Amino acid sequence: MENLPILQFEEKIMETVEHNPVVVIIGETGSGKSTQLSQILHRRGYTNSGIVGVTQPRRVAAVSVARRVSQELGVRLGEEVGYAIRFEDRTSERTKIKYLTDGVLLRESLSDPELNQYSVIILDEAHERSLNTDILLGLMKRLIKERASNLKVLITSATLDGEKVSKFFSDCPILTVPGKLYPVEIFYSKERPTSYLESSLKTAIDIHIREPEGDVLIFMTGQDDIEKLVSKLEDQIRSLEEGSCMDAIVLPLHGSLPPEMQVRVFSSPPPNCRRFIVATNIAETSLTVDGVVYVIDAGYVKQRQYNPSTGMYSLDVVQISKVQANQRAGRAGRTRPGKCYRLYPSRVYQDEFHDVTVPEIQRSSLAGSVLYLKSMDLPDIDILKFDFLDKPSSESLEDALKQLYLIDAIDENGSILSIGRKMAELPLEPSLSRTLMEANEYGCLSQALTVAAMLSAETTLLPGRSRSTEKKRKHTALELPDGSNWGDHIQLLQIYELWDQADYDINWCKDHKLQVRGMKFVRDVRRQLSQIMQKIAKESLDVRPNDGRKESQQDYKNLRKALCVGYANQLAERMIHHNGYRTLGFKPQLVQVHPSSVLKTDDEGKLPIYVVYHELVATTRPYMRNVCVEEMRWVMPILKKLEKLNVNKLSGGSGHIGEDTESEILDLPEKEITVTGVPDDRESRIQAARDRFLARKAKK
DNA sequence: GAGCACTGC
Repeated sequence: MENLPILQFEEKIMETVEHNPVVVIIGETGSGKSTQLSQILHRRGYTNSGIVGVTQPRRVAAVSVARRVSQELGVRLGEEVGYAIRFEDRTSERTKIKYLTDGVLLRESLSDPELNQYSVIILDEAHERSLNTDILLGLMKRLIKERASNLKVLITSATLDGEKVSKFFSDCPILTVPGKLYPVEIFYSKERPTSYLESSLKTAIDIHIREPEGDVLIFMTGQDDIEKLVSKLEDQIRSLEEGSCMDAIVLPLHGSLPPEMQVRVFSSPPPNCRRFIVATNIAETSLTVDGVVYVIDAGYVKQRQYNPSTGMYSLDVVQISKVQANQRAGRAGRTRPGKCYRLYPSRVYQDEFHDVTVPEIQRSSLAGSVLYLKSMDLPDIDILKFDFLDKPSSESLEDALKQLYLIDAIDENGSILSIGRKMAELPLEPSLSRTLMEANEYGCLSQALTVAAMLSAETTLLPGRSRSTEKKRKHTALELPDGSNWGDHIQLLQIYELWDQADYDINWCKDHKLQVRGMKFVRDVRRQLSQIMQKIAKESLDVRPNDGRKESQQDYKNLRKALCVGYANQLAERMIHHNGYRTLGFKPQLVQVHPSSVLKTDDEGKLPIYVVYHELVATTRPYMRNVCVEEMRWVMPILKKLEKLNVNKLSGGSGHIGEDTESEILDLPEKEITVTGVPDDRESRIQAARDRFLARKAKK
């Protein structure tokens, strides 16, 4: 600890902090900034007037750094030094240094917008530009003005974008603290390879034959490529002449690997054996593998992006940024000088790579963030003018406003409504928060809580999809409930209730091939949501899961109705002649029900006329993932509302005031559907759909 | 009848 570079800069740092409200600190890996900055400020008396809060983008980082600092100060974790992450608050009244995830700080600022308990806020790893960090940066800029005399903000960043952050904070000073990385020699390819997989393979074998001992870290974009490369590497290593080079083992490393497989990279290798670690981006920041001396970087990453004009998510392979390329290279220099092989020419790196990664705020749906900011009641409520370090597109902000309007979180002028205020308190996407609000009215809150919690964990519920587990999964899918033909939301509800009836037995999860970790997470989320709902309602609500009685069709009906209101912005109508759907929003999209859905066609081979969907994903085709069957009479008021939508008004612009200014939502009786002002084709199609709907009903 | 980079409240 004595020789951490940052300690030599203590005087300089303190002097700068003393005279400036905001300071940017560029600290490379190994500088000790995460553990030492807070201690320096503590030593210099900054904890006398409040807490020093340090945000981290990841939970594990918040916990492990807090633990380290408490050890260095010789205090018990949770007393002078503590941490706060979701589901776990280990702080006390005595806490002076508090590590927390950026999401937790954001939640805290909802109840205390001035963050008065803090004397210093350090936004650590700000260069990662998580959605939450970006919002915090904007909020800090405002806070500094309001609390100029008694709040200090420190922002740590990577070399390449320190200037930008400084400019954002009125040219605040930048301090650079060197890291403790060893030099890494960079090699470029002459050309871009036609196959990055083959090229990685060849480079890896070259290293194995020519270079001295040291592990090799290879970056791939996803599980499929990792599995292919692992098996090819194993084949080639086996075919090398006996005794021509040292032994080697090949280890895959990615997020959907079960934890016990992930930790294999942390156990030390057998002597005289080289390890090849074939990893996704997880090895870029989240996990640090010791012993790596060689890095192979093909320059690609898989990134999820949101298209605000279609409302659709896609997962694309994109070129990494210079910051990412350097982060990857740095992985070779942690224990001794290393080498990084870039499978692209230096010219491509210089001219084509972006300096920094596109921040998350520019590739996500912003409905939740906009609602959050609206609920903070900032004096200038025009959300389109909020001061972001990197502004999201106006299209994206308008999309968010439109969504919030359709689910009654804001009115037609863009002002937050009381229901929206309550929604902002829930750590959920606005659609699900709205569903909970509505479900509480219909007496099915308990079921809605379960569905919301299940959807929050959905991706972690099922184990990886490697070929060996594939068949088993199909097999057990038969044993899981089927949603009673109301769709995936109802199935998720039924799954959780069965687990509840099994007394949360982990063997039940295993028998049904559900990830224990995922199901436990659902239980935690559900508990948290229940508590928040009780707090909002200021009374005790019935939130117990169904205790084994058979759920009636009426229960499902109420829940589906609540989902219809909550997902008013995610509604689709079936085509007349086939089972394709058309989304009902501003720009209609042609989509299909995802093949993994439990929803089945009826006797005539048709799917239901109206569904709501949890998510639109563009893979081989545009799909709706997780759908729920809705009824026409619930959908009609939403269509009415869609007609009145005026984005100009929502965003506080000077748009025309619509002729139809009533904001009342008409609850139309089933037999008297009058649709006015819709284009003719829409009207006749709705008419046709309605006839079919009534005919089906009559048949029953 | 298709396919899941990584986080987080």
